[in-house]
Amino acid sequence: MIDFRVLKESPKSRARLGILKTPHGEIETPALVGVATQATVKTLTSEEAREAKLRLLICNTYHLHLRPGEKIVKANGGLHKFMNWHSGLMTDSGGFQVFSLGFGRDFGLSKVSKSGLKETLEEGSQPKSLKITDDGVFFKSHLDGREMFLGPKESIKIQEDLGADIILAFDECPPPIANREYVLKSLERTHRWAKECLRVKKSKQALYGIVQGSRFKDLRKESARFIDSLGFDGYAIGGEFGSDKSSMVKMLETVNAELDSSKPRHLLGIGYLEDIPKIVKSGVDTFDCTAPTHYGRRGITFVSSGKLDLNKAIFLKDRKPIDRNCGCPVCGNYSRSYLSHLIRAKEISGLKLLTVHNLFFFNTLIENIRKEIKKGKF
RNA sequence: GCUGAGGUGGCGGAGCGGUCAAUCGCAACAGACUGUAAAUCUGUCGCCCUUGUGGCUACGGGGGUUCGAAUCCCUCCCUCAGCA
Repeated sequence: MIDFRVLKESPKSRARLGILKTPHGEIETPALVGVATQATVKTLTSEEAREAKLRLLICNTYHLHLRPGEKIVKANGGLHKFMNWHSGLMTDSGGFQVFSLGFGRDFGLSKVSKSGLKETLEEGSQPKSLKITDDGVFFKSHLDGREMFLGPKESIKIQEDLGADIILAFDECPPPIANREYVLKSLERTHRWAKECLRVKKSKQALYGIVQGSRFKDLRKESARFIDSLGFDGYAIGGEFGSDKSSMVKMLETVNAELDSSKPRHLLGIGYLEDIPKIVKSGVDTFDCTAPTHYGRRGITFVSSGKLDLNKAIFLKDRKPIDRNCGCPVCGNYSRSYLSHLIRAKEISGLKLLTVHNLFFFNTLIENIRKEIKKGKF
């Protein structure tokens, strides 16, 4: 089980400072959750993930079920032992893959709305390589094409075998091009599945319910109320919120206002550097995002003034650290010049070094936000 | 000096009479990436402009054959390999 304490609520916003106690240590919130889909933060060892100030990771049910399979993980004593990660762990339910391997793949979409997208996807539409039913989803494995069924029961069972501290209800992440009817139907399913997840869970793991509703305020509100009424240990907020950032923040405030303030709230898959202050101010406690790791592997690194693309030849002549004010081991020891060389030469150590810096940089920003909340200034 | 093989855009390398400003790869440049099918993907990449079924200059140099040449012929220059 987990225990969540709100230590301080901001007088200036909905931001809150908290402590999330898990059987594997305490996490100060607000916190970034490191994405470790395949039981690793890509390019890092678990020790390095800790050095990058991560205290909570999220692994993935769909991916780990296909490879290596939850039985292997269980035989290794569960995910914590398997990956030698002795801090907090969550597992995502596979609900995101309903989108990313379904309509996301079909239309080349990201889950976040882009302006200009049309709501063309109607209720009843099915993606090419999976089939969404009222009981769950038939996937075609992206690895070998074999059929695999994941529903609330299956997802929870797998997540129990994986053994993370926090597990998530199985949901459907609706695509940003879905029309209102599609979202409505999808939401009904997600809600039904939420109840089913609670019903079938036998373990003592904390289970978060997932709020959906896409960019429709009334549906988001309804979803938050419904999920709140079921008695989950915490909440996750999924899907997208409309094409501009201000609508995202308003939506998050709307949702958070409906949720039990004594329970933790996790925002799924959102967390660009510039988003972080806003989402914290909306009352989110934890959030995960692939940006720091993903961008790092592309040679893009974060600094106070924005981003640097170390693929660009200009950085070969730049002997400064990535960020002068960063206290990470990479900035302490390596120049932009060297890192740019590694990235351009496609040396794998470059990917690791940028991943470490990016995560450390994000986490330092959040650490500072926590200090500000503590001082009542945020 | 002889014999053989070659000289194509920043580089490597296709093309071997029209559909060629020239396949492709690399490099370069630009863009994308938010619960990770991702050490990935997309675009530009001779010069000019009013950006177009637009103009110009181009496949080592020069000359020729042809309606038409990167592609055929002559000649010169250069590179590589082998032999003197």
